[in-house]
Amino acid sequence: RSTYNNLINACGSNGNWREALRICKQMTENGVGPDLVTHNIVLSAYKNGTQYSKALSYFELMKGKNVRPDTTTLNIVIYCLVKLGQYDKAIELFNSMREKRAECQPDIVTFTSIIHLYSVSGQVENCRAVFNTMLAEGLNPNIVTYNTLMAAYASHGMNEEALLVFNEIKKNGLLPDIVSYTSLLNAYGRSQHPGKAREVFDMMRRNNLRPNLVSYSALIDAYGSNGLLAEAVEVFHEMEQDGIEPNIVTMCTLLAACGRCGRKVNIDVVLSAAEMRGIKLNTVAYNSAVGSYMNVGEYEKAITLYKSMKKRRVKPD
RNA sequence: AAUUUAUAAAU
Repeated sequence: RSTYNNLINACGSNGNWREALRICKQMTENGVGPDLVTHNIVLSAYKNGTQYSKALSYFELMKGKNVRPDTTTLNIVIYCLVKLGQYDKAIELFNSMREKRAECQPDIVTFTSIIHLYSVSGQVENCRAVFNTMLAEGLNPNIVTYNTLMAAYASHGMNEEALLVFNEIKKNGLLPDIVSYTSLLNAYGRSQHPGKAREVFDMMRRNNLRPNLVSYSALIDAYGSNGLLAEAVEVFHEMEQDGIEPNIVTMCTLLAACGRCGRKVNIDVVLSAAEMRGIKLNTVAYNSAVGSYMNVGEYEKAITLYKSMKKRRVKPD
C-alpha cells in the first residue's frame, strides 16, 4: 500500500492527477484498498493539478463512503475552497473544526491557511486575530505562519505591520528565511518605498541568503511599479550576472515598468529580450505590454501586439 | 533526512 501511495504521490505532486487516479484504480483492482493517506494523496493530486472542484467532489465521495477525514484532509479542502473563492464555506469548516468535540482539531497548517484566507478575501484586519487565537490554543507558529502573516500585510502595502512581524520572528527564536525577506521587500515595494526594498534585499545577502528568482523579480517590481525603470533594468542585469534566469513573471514585471516611468520608452526592447531568452509571453504579459503601450501613447503598437497575440494563440481576457 | 496539507514576485 505504501508503494502505491508513493507512486500515486509521485504523479500527484507533479500535477499529473489523471495518472495518479489511474494508479489509484489499479491499486484497488489489485485488491489493495486505499487508506486515508491514499485519499489525502488523491486530494492533493487534484489540488496540485488545480482541479479544486474535483477535489471537493472527491471529498464528498469520501464522506459518502464513511471515510473519516483527518486534519490533513480538511486542510486540503480548506485550501481548495479558498482557491475557488468559497471563503464562507472555508470559514464554516474551520469553525466546525474548532468545536470542542470535533474529531479533527485545527493545527498550525489550518490556522495558517485561515490567515491566508483573510488576506486574499480582503479582510486583512482579521489576520492578527487568527494568529492570536492560534497562540491562545497553545500552538506555536513556525516560519510559514509568520511569513503568511507578513505576506498578508505586504500585499496590502502595510509595511509597518510587516516589519513588526519580521522582528517577531527573531524574537521568537526563528530565523527569517528567503520568503520572509522577500515578503518584507514586497511590503516596501507596495508602499512606495523602493529604497527600503533594496535595503531588505541587501540585508538578505548579508545574512547569507541567496536571492532567488522570486526575490529578484520582487525587487524589479519594487522599482518598476514606483516609476524607476532604470533601476529595475539594472536589477534585471544584476540577476542574470548572478546566474539566475528570468522567467515570464520577470519579463512581465519589466513590461509593466515600461508603462509607469512617465516617459516614452522602447517596450520592443523588452519584448525581444524575452524572445531572445526563449520566454513565450502569456496572457498576463501581453496585457502588461499592451497596457504599457497605451500608457506611453503608442496606440498603434498596442493594436499590433494585440493582433500578434491572436496569431500566437494566446487568449485575450 | 523521503507516502499526504499551509507562506513570497507580474497585467
